[in-house]
Parts: sequence; structure tokens; C-alpha cells
Amino acid sequence: MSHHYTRETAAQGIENALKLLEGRWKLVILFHLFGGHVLRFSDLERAIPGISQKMLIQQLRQMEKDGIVRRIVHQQVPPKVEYCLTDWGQALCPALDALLTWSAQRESTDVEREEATRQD
Amino acid sequence: MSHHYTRETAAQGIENALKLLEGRWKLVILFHLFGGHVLRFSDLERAIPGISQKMLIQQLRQMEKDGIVRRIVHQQVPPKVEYCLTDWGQALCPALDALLTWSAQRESTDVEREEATRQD
DNA sequence: TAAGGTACTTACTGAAAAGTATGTCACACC
DNA sequence: GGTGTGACATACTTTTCAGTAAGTACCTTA
Repeated sequence: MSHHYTRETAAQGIENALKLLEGRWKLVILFHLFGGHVLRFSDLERAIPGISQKMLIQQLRQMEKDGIVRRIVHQQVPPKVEYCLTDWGQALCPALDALLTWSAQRESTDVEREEATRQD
Repeated sequence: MSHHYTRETAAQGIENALKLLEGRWKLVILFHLFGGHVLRFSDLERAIPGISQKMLIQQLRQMEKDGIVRRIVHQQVPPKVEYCLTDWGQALCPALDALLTWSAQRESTDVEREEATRQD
């Protein structure tokens, strides 16, 4: 399946992709689930200091809806619910790597020297 | 220069990178400047329907501060100010491509079938 | 019968981002 | 002297997002 992007559709496509990653806690959650980890709600809660239950569930549910996270409910009392990444969620790795690489490149380009406002 | 990331620093690093791209209009602006295009303020205004002057200048200035966009002031009246990407800004291309690729992969993985909530 | 454990939900509050509308500046030309 | 041009700045309103606090459901064990 081949894709052809115009300025507008490409911008739109990336905007959509970014929207899936925006949110104060999504990346933190993501990185805890990378590598095939399967964690309970309470595990994540403990692993991410500062997050509230409301935020945790909100971001998890959003990512589940977006197909990034899988939710596994075990029928028992007290409740046990586990979270892990979908294949597609795992596939985010290279894309995030590319961003990290870009971020790290900053020093090596002449950005610093370019920063001053130019006047002609 | 080699980098070593932990879960936390990697998440942090990507969060920082994403912060540079977040904002209702940044990507649209970016895509208009990709390919070495040099555009005046008014060009961008016309090219991006729906954007207000306030938003346009706000996002441009932010990206300038972040080292993504270069601002070129011509001393004349009426004013003439041009915008283009820095080298580092141009270097975003592959990273955004990776995101777009990931986004497009969605169909080919079994996300759709995985979407239903699992129960054990 | 009371307490507790786990994964939530809901209502409320405050901060940050975006949108709208109007004003400004420095000159050039008529 | 009045008008127009291009690139902004500023004040104000609206919308969106995050955080805090409290409550719920269900069953289990003491």
C-alpha cells in the first residue's frame, strides 16, 4: 500500500500521530511498558510517582482506544487489571528513537550560532 | 558523543522534543518551510487559512527561540520579515517520516482485532 | 459485622493554551 | 495632512487540560 502526502496531509498525519502521544503522562507510561512489560494498574501507579489515579486511568484508556495499549481484565476480587503494549505500540520505538536522535543532533549543527536574529 | 538513556531520561528527552512540536500550528508552519522555502510573514498568513496573526507570530517566535526557525528582518518600510528553517529544523524530516510510517503501519498490524477488551 | 484491598468514577478547581478584537509604529506616497 | 502597508503587540474571553479530593463496587478475611 503506497502513500502520497501533500504538505497538508503530511502535516495532518503527523499531527494525528502526535496527538496520540501528547498528554502529560503518556510517554512515561509508554516507556514503562516498552520491552513487553505487563504491569498492573497499581504497579504503574507505584512506578510513576506524582501521577494520580484519575490521570493514570485517563491516559491508559485513551491509549487503549488509540490501539497503543492493551488492557487485560482478570475476573477476580479484589480486581486485577494488567496493561501492556500492542504490537503497534511497540512499533513506536524506532520513531521515538528518530526524535531522540534529532534532539541530540542539536549540538552538532550550527544552531547555536544561528540563533541570533539576522538583519540584512 | 554517545548517549545512554534510562527509561526516565529517554521519556524526558522525547517529551522535550515533542514540546517543540506541540502547538496548534507548528507542524503546519513547519511543512510550509520544509524544502528550504523562505516565506514572509504575510505569505505564511495567506498560506495557512484560519490562523490568526497572534498565533502565527507566537508559534514562529517559539520555534525561533527553539532553534528550528530562522528569522530574517529586512530594514525597510513597510516592514519585510522572512522565515525559513535552520539546518536543525530541516533535520526534523526523517524523524517526522518515522512517525508517519508508524502511523501508516497501524492497518498492517493486528491492532484492529486487538482492540476489543480482553478478559481471562 | 466491620475493615480492607484494587481499580476505578465523579465533582470541583485552577492553570495554561488558543481565539477574537483592536491598537501601534515607521515611513512612503498622494 | 491624510491614507495605506506589513509586521507585529496587547487586552480580553473562551476552551481545554491537569490536579485534588472524595466516593463506589465487589468480594474476602478477621
